[in-house]
Amino acid sequence: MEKLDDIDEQLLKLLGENSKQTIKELADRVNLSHTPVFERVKRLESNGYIKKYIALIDAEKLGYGLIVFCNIKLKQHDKRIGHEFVTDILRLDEVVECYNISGDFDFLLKVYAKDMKHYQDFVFNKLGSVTSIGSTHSTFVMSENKNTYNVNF
Amino acid sequence: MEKLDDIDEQLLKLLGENSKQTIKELADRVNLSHTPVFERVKRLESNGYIKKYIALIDAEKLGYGLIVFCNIKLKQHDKRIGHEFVTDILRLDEVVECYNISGDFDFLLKVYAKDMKHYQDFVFNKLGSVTSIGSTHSTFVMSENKNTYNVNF
DNA sequence: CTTGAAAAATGGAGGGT
DNA sequence: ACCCTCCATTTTTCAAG
Repeated sequence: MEKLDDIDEQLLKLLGENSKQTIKELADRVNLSHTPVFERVKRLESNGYIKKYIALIDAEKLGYGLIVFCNIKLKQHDKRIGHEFVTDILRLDEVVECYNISGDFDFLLKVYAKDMKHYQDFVFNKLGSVTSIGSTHSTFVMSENKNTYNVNF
Repeated sequence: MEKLDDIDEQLLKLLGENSKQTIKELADRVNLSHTPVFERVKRLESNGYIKKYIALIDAEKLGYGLIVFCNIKLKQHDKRIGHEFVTDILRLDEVVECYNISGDFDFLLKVYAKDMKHYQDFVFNKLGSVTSIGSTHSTFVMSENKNTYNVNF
């Protein structure tokens, strides 16, 4: 896999900010004609630099006004329990992100809930029935000050 | 602002997963013709349910193999210091997300770094020159198990 | 809502420097 | 690897049922 040049990086940045720009618009921004830009974008897609294109949905408008980071400690630390935990977690709609982390806890979840009642129900009923969990610690988000959704390279 | 019906929600889910589907493809999936689907999508865009369309870039392929959650405690807790902190943080490319949180710490940052050396340099030189910071605590991501990028409603 | 159609814009492929 | 041209597809709008 060849390295990216400056133009490729510019295209990734532009598409990472707004993927609805046309090939022609991108071409104008990087001072090329549309053909090479088209080919470069296709190459960035097929080489996996661009993973996919998505719409960003406003969670608050859908009633999901609460973001919580939920730290999880497992009961035991063998591979089977860890795998079991991840499998169970992937099923939960409230969990939008899940990381295996260093430190006092084993996993960090980012959870979207409608309100505190919903979150309480999530912890007691959904996390409560994931048997691999030892303990949890919740950190509530009061405001989101930045989210770029992509690496800033 | 009128409420969304089931079709609107389906469209948001579909576009939140893959925004490259054509209006015709979306229409087939929700069992409608292209005209109402086109109008619904436009309405979801102009009403802000769809915030924007982006390409998801593979950070690892660009050399950013390290994700760190960095907890920050401010020196003082007045409004001016908080605002000063956020302003400084917004400038840092390594910071992809920033949240004002409850608990022992004041802010949680999600940071992308190329490697540990890069992260060390980020903490010492970049965070080190943000004078509003009192203390930091880093949690390193060992693996990302889930990331939906959008609320699962 | 559906079908159908049509104009304008874009995507995508060809040949040439 | 770039540019330009051309055709196919898609977007976007509209009319009629």
